[in-house]
Amino acid sequence: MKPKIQDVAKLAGVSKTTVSRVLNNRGYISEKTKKNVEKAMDELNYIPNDIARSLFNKRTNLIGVILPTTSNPFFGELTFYLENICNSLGYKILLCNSLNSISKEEEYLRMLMRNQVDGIIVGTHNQGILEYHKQNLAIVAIDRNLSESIPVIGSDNYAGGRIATELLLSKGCKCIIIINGSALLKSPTILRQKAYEDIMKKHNRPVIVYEVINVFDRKNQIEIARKILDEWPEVDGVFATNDLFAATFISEAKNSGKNIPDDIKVVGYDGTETCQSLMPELTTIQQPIKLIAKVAIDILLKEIEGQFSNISLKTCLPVKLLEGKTT
Amino acid sequence: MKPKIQDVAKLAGVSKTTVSRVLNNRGYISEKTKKNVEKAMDELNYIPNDIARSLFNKRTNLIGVILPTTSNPFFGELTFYLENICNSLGYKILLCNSLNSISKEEEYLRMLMRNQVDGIIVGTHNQGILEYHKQNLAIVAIDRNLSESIPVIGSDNYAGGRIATELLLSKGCKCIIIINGSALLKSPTILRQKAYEDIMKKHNRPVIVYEVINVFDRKNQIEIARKILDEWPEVDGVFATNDLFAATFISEAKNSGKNIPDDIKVVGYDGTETCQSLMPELTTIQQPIKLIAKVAIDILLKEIEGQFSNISLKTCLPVKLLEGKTT
DNA sequence: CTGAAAGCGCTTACAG
DNA sequence: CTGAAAGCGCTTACAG
Repeated sequence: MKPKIQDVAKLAGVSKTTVSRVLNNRGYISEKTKKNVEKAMDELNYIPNDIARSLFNKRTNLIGVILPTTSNPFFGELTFYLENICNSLGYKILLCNSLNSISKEEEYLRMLMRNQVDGIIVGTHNQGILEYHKQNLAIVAIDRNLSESIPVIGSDNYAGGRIATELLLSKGCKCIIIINGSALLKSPTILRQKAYEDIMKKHNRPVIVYEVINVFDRKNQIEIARKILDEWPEVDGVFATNDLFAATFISEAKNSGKNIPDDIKVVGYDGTETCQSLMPELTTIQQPIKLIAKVAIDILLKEIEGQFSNISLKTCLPVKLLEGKTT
Repeated sequence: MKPKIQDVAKLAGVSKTTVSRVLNNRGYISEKTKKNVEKAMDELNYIPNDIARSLFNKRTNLIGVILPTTSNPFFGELTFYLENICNSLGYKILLCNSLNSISKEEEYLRMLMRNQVDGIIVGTHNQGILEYHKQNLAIVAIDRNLSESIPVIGSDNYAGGRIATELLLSKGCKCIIIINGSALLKSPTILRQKAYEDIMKKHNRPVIVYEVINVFDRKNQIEIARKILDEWPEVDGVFATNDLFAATFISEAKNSGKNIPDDIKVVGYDGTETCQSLMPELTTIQQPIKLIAKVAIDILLKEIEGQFSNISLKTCLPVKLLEGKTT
């Protein structure tokens, strides 16, 4: 059996209270007693049971992270930073990949609540979450508008869309198409499209929008790419709202004999490390992933500490153009 | 305050015991009482506290996952499958990104033990883990040999290395170089290199090995790629033991005026979904990531259930050649 | 400086 | 079919 605090107490010849004090470094304790207790802990290989501590403290130091899938490089990198920063602050991550399924998201939420997480970071469209937030649960959203009262952290989607569109225009593109994720998942990323539309209208160019319904399904991405190439032989510019869409489009365009960037110029979005390794030639709008993670955690911790006053409900971080060889 | 079982009991006019029985669907209960209790739960919006349950049950349904980083597409996808399969079986994932740091790994291990995880899935070289395994903790390793007694799940590294090397030879390459991760991290993936060496020797070709020390550092990857191009102008084949190494090498080779595959043929390793999207042209050895996750969890659950007899200590799953345009 | 007691929110023998 | 009591492994007032 695992040793418990009682075993340590007995071996050290003190009470549980004293052992607990040594463990938590709280209250007055003589050096000698402390040494004795520590020796007993070592001898028994004692590991405190955080479940028991959590039950008493009503604090688990557990943070739930709900996002579509760590398979996607943007979320894979975001997860890494979230976990690493949390870890450095003494928090642990309970990971949930919802794949944007509403029923899964609700199930995950219930699971997180049962596990008494101190807070939740959401990167999905979880509507059910509202209910919990009203019950005082600390929540932040990454690039998703969930409600008026839930802080959103994201990068400047409108600026990103503007920069991408203007770049294509400045390179002389006449027929620029945007490939976006499903509009059903309404999120601030729609601003990328809004910017595209505004700029195009300003320049009296046609607005042409294609949507990938199953965002994480490569087949669907390929389908859309082919559809565009088929329906718009004159296309000479593509703004893809994530790098995977861009890559798939480029690949299909090349297959159909197009030259990138001579025939068609393409800009992606996200600019993950993975994409920089696998496709360094892609021109893209880079999001500050690490910074997004950092700010999200800062705000979440404020909420956890009960500082609801001092919280900004909207944080918009800067994006950066990475110009490669596809424009 | 959150409602607890006592509140539900009071509202339903029964004892805590009865509420608990409804919650766990255990023991005999009249339909009427059950309905009453369920109504009370609904009314109070009662959510059971799994921390308290875990304390009593000595079972948390928590599984610790320690791996280098979800930023890497292989581990990002592996994490997704691990989490998703665990979730479908009622287990939750506590995520740890160690970045291969030994001190972090030890810290994470202690954290997982304090949190009373039911088992651990390791994808790192955690030596300290041995100690815990001896103490009866359920553990499986993904492609890492940690000890005689810890089951290893992985894909057929030797076959992968053989297939890659033979492919390059069959395409007429004379000077084939392998780019591998640091040998310091000794793992079964060294078999990829062993296969390369065996085949090359069999064909009386020189064995040329380059190592990326900081596996996840793109700068280091670039450095090695340049070094190879500089030191071996006659290189006409490269076997990179992961796709990011392959991609970086290809990019540097192109920068220095080489044509892929005419001048140099390149085979990668892993074949993640992300890589198939971002770099579909890459020839690579694909690992069955989902299957690895599934088998790892199967075995871990057996250990958790105490079935140590029936467990295979070594599982070697098949790899698959994805032939693209870089060979 | 140290300890006995109560309690965190559950569950499970045991008794009825 | 239902409930009172004990206990999971901790922590913290409170008393000394």
